[in-house]
Amino acid sequence: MPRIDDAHRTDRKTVILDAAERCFARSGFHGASMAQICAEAGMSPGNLYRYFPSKEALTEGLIERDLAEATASFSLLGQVDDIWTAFSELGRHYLVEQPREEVAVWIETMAEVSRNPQIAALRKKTDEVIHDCLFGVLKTAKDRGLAAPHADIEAIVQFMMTYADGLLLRRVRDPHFDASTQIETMFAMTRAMMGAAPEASNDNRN
Amino acid sequence: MPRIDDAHRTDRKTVILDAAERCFARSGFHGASMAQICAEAGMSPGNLYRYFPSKEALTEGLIERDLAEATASFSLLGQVDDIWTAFSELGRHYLVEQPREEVAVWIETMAEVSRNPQIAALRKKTDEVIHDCLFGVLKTAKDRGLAAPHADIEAIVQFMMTYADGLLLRRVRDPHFDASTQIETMFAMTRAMMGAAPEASNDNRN
DNA sequence: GAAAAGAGAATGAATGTTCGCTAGCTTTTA
DNA sequence: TAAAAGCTAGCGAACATTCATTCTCTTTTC
Repeated sequence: MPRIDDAHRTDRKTVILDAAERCFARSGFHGASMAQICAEAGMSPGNLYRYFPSKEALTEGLIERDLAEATASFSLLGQVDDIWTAFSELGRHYLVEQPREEVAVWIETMAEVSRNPQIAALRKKTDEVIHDCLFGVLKTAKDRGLAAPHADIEAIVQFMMTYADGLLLRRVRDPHFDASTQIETMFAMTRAMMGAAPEASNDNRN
Repeated sequence: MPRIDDAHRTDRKTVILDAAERCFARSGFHGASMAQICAEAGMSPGNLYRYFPSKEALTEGLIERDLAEATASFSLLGQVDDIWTAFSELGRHYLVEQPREEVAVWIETMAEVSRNPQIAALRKKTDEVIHDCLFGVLKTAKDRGLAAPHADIEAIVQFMMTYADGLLLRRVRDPHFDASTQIETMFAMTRAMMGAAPEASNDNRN
């Protein structure tokens, strides 16, 4: 009896999801056809359907993978000493270095949120994960005296998330958009809202 | 010879565009079918095609209409005395009162920008119009002494446009999202960047 | 040799678009 | 001033194509 090879199955799923991501980035969730995805994955339709039962399952699988990645990345925030360095790295990863393809799929997801409840739920979960991680780390910083007592952590998190969304959107729209400097503006504002020292931390009167 | 009734033709086009907007908001550019749009417009396919030669022409027509509306709205900024009141009204109009349908189509447009050059060009034009209007009015304000000499107008415009994008995106994602208060945050930051009076406009010596 | 992995043609529904047609005008003609 | 002719607005069935999905079959693996 041939054993069920879970590792192999996971590998094949990864191949399919990667192919789907490229196709969705190129043509959108509705525009990309299963035939294209099969070709990109080097696989017949009949075989692909053994791994994902429908096109919708494929898109959900892709979004779930992004959710898992985001959860992993942002969870690291809790185990870090210097939050500004950590923020900077996260920002660079998601807003500058993340390939255009993934950003395109992200926007596609945003559009789909309005009409697909399943995807809306997944996206909500991602937002909550990010929110809670940011809130946690900023709250801890405030409790340690790294922020002014009047600093409104919730408002700061809202600002960061909203502005980051805007940056991603502008990046896709304008190929010449310089996300790097915009990120610095974003963090400068965040620090200002925290009421901490604007550049170096030379003003922490706890 | 029967006169060509331009007014009637424009009316019908409006009916079609309104119907298309509802369908696109509901199902996306690719998800909505011409049959649905025809039904929504109360019109047969054969007749609809007399006004728009293809589905793509329909989507472009819709985006062009939005461009015209934005141009009209933002051009008014130049003829106004109190820019903060004008900003506040514009923000309320576009970020709070604008119906969900139009915001949904806007996101759909953002997704389409990545793959359709025609739409990308239209969207770029809209961005330029908004940028130039904002830049113009802020530059004028600065020249009148309403902003600190070191205020970086270009950076302020970039901030406003990016943050507004983020706000729209969050509004679609979260039905309970309170855009009103977020707009105030946005303008407070803008005023801070201008280095002008923080709340009321008690310093207009023109 | 049995189960899993894979291939690829077949299927039926749905798509964007076109075509032939009619109804109701307005202009021309007799 | 009627009838004829010509135009635009509109209809809805029909078209070729494309789509997601399934079926049947072969190959590989243990």
